[in-house]
Amino acid sequence: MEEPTEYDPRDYPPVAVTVDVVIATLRGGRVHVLLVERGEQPFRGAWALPGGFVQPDEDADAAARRELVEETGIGLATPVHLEQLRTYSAPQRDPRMRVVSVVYVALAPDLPDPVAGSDAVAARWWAVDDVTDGEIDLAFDHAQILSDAVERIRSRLEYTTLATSFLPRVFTLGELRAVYAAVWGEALDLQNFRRKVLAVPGFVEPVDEVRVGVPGPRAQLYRAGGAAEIVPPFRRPSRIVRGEGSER
Amino acid sequence: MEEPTEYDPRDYPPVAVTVDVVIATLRGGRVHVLLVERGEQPFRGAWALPGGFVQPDEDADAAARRELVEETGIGLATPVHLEQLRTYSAPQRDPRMRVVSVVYVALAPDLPDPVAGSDAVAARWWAVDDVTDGEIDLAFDHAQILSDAVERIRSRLEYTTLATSFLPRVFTLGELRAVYAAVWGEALDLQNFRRKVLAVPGFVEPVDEVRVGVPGPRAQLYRAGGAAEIVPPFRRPSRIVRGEGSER
DNA sequence: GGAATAGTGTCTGTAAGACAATATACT
DNA sequence: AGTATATTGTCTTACAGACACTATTCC
Repeated sequence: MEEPTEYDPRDYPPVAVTVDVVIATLRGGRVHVLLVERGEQPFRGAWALPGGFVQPDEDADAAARRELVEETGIGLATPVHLEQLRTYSAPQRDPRMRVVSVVYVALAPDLPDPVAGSDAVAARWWAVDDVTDGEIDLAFDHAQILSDAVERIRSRLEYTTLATSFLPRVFTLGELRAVYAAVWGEALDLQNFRRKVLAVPGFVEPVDEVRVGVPGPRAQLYRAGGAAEIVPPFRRPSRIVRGEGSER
Repeated sequence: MEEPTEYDPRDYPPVAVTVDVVIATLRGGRVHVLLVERGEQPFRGAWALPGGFVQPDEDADAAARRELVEETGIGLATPVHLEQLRTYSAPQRDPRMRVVSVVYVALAPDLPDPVAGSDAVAARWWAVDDVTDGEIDLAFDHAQILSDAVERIRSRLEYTTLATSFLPRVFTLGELRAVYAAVWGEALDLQNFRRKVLAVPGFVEPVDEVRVGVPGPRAQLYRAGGAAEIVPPFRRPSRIVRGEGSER
């Protein structure tokens, strides 16, 4: 049995692999993402997604989870949805050297304001529509990444029950509906939303509590159920373009 | 304005970035993928997905397209759907060194038998269910990758018009239905399938030809339309598990 | 003739969209 | 009182699933 040969470093192109994480949460009814202000060149003063090198002993998932914990200060036990978005690899995306970045999307309940890391001047939550409206400058190809991430989140809410990831452990159906309104930018019909959510087995499960302290009747509280998928999926109102001419 | 500083190679962990491509096609009503037999350690004699290093002047998309062309011999102009699946980065997935692989999925019409490359003993099409039934050994983590790729293809046929990517330029609705049957492992109702496909604007467009040479009436031929998405999506019969108890 | 496929058609139940009405609790 | 929200309910239309039938061409 031959031993696997070691690679000579000259055999493969020099490259660094990083992870970047789009950490999304809901604050005041709007989708926010965590951005850090760059303190060094290139793109000094611009805002960037939190990220860093993938270390030798971890895979990209672990690196992303580590960045998430470092930047937000949440405990490792906090259940935050984290999924790979895609990998960005344009040769000149970082002017310093070849950097391939594996990008993740995290969905979290409302989180406290972040503490600035050592390598960043500042870190704060930005409303995504403020960012995409060009209110701030994003470093590298992070504008494209953020755009892809938002589209991923929007589509995830169609096919999966991940809207609950934006909410605390228990929530009302009105709060769940508000998640959809925030992410899709349009409110779904109140009654139809209730009917649809309750018709999906395992989307939500009632708990023995009610919401108090807000106007209106005591709202039944729910927690996330075991189901991951919504079949058939929800329809995004803004997507009801449908080509108009369904010529028959 | 400061110049971007160069990185010292000792600042970032040594890693190689490769692409692997799951090239899928339909042969004899079954989904096939292209695999190459490894001629060297590790995994000598096992089968692997075609792949290679991402070169300094190309991004991962270009590298995947290059591998696709090299392995299949198709022209660069041939319209083959190619999309990124995800990135695999377990630290020990390649025993020789740290290798992060960006994996792509390609969907192609029936292609000729491949020519063995210089680095591979042999290359051939394998039916995916033969592979997943453990009929052959797959190198590295390619069994997991193949499984993920097949799931991606199955779900793509629900939400997108990519089934046409498995067919030549013109095709009949019966052939399109056969694509769904091959990928999903179950045939859809003939009449309902016709109705649904024709109801989606831009899924297929009739051309001024008919299919001859097969039993049955002259079948109208179609070509792929401009639409990319199917809204509302098709439902996979095998997914109609739906939790049974939709308690009301 | 037999087999396979294309094309047209019908019936029915369910789900989605639109909208109404009422009750409750905060300010 | 006014306002905001929760909850139950109705009506109508569209679509999905199931199934029937005929016609055409190859073997």
